[in-house]
Amino acid sequence: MSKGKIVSFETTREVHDRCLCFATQRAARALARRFDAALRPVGLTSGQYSLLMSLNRPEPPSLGAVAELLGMDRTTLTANLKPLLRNGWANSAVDPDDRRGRRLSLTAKGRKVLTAALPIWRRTHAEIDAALPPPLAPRALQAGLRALAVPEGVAGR
Amino acid sequence: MSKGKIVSFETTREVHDRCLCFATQRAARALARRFDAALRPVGLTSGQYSLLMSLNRPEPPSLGAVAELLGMDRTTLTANLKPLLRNGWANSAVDPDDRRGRRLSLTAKGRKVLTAALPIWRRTHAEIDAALPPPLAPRALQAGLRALAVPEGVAGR
DNA sequence: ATATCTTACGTTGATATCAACTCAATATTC
DNA sequence: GAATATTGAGTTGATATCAACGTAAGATAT
Repeated sequence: MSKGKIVSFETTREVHDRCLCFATQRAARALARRFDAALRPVGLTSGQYSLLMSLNRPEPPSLGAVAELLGMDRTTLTANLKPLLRNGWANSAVDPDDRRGRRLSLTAKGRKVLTAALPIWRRTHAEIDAALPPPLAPRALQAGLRALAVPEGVAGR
Repeated sequence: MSKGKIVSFETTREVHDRCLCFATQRAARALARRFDAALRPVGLTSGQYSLLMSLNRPEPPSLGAVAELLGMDRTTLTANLKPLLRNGWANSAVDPDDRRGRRLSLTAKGRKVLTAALPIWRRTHAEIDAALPPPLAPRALQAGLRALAVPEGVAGR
């Protein structure tokens, strides 16, 4: 009771009402739980689904490129890749043109899992879209989340 | 090449453009990184800040109540609490009225850390708010995220 | 009062997340 | 061509996340 004032309960309410970081974390947890449950029948988590989906492209991407797309640390991606490689869904091969790098690709088995998961994603996501209150268009939310995901906060840089 | 069709690259683009789960996870990671960096001087992570803040209330809440408020699993909260208890920022005491339960409270030290963190939160959050493109009002985003965080998806059970 | 049920937590095991550090291959500079 | 810088990944250590399982206290039924 010497230096600074104590944070009031009013302030606590303000933080919980306004903090986009907190709101985003909470929504992220809820959505992950929901998709985890929906995708369980095909043996995927929500994160694994997103990761596998981002490997489904004409040219096998590098690890760094995928990490940037997903907005996650490279080392996190390395860790997340392990279960996919272990299950034989994805492949990681040294890039012959630049032996520092690796090229990530889906295996036939991975494509099969992804094919099985797609209708589940469509159904679950349609439910979520449909249940959003009218003024909260899914596309607007998408745009907002995209803005929040910009590296240096939001301002760009 | 017998059973199902292969997921096309077009579909992959559709998923990445529309998936609110993916967009929310990515935004959550970006915001957590940003607040983690901003709060580092006071020794808090973004999650620890939110948790400490939610303990700042007149009546010491139970563990379950806090978990529900934060939208996280009870066992996750137990884990997240450990560093706070270890640092002497929070206290967990058996509820005398119901010895199954526990009451979580801030210590004087915890209040002090929270007081130091508050102006950092205000500054960082103001930056984020200010940088959101005009049509994406922070309050609208808040509402959207709140809707997404409803347990049973969005529809409310 | 005893047996059963429910509630509030904790523990364990698997995965996710990132900062800090290290290593190896390529690129640049001199 | 040797020294330095840059780039692409992996490793380690700390925390976060949740499902599955376990435990103890309170509530209910018989």
